[in-house]
Amino acid sequence: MPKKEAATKARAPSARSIDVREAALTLFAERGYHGTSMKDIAAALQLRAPSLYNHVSAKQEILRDVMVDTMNNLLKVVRSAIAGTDDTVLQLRRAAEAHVRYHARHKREVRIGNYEIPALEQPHRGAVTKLRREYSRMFVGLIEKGVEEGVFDTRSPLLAAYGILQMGIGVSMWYTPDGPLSEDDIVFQYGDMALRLVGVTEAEPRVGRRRAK
Amino acid sequence: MPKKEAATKARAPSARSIDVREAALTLFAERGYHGTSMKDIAAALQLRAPSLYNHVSAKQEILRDVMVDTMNNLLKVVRSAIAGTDDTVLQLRRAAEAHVRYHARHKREVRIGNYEIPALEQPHRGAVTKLRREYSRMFVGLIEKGVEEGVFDTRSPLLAAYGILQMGIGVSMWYTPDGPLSEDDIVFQYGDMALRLVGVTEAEPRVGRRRAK
DNA sequence: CCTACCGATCGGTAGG
DNA sequence: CCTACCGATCGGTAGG
Repeated sequence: MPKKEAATKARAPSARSIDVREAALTLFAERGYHGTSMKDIAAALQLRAPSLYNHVSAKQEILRDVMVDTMNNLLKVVRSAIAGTDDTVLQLRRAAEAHVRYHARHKREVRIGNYEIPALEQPHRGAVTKLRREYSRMFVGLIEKGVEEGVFDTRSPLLAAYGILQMGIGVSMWYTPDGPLSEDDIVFQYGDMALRLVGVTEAEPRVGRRRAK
Repeated sequence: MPKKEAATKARAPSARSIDVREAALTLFAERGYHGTSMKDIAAALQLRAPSLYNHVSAKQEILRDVMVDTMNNLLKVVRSAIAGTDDTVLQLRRAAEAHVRYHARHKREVRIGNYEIPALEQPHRGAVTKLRREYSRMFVGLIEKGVEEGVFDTRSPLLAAYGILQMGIGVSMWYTPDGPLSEDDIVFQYGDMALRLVGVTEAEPRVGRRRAK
């Protein structure tokens, strides 16, 4: 046990602990939380199940950390995307792009985040659900703003927001880096589709260099 | 055991068997297949777990039947929607409407269908996966046809199809009959959004009476 | 439809 | 990091 770091209360991501969480991430995403046993996780690391408890305190703790961290990260990247401009059309494009890019890059995490809510015990399930509401509210609010400004046209900002979010979630189900479509292709085209959903009629000037990594 | 019906090989949906499957449907949708025990299903019917085996042969069999039937039903309703007209724009609208309506009406079934693929054992998992590919191919093919005809405009029929399908799946996650939006509202607006995704610029004449039940 | 029971597996602990 | 082991629960069967 390294003495260097202050004992930040079970907050030493001890490299080996990261391995365990990494293996769990893959298995939870593939087979589901209840479909994965601690023995499965251990086997992936060529260990016996009891050894895992040197690095994590419980199976449920792994799930909780993944879900809470993932929602916080999503909120962060989308908030920062929106903060980057004050043009509402561009804000929605960038928010949608950030959303879908995160779902392409962190497939396992978001799959768990979307599928395993019932497997997350209280009180954390409530906390995560609250973060999720906050997240979708950002998109709804953005679209409502665009409608008020007259740059968006949609009967229901709520349905449009849900549509945009759900499309992005779908990417986590089929995207693979070796597929025919690159991450940037997908991200950009989903940005287009998001704008189409709210009635932005293309032909908008391609503002900024949005090809970035 | 009723003697009336020919022994159609485990095909007597004996009323009580329907109850069991109904209870399982609700629980699998809420907690997931692995998160639901036979004891849970029995308790919902005020029975003991072993009694269930008079009506179903195994837990896995319930899952298999739900998933196979659901995919076949989806294929059927969308095929029939497409067969109803030969105008490609209208075909896509009606296919999208049928898709989303099914997802609103059969929330539990489609949630299981989308979430529990890994819990379905072979060979049925392969069969269901094949049906799913067939299903999405219908949408992709429809959009490709529209692009060739010049009535749709999209860079990637595949992404557009995935977007449309995924939006509809999302409905099964939040729709409730007592919500502010009626099933018909949602269905019609998703039809609009589907057409927007493929670049149909509104203002299309409202062909046929699409308010039907 | 039940009770009684099966072997297997679960998450987790003890103790080194 | 391991072996040995815990009580609880799993899906399912026997037998009535």
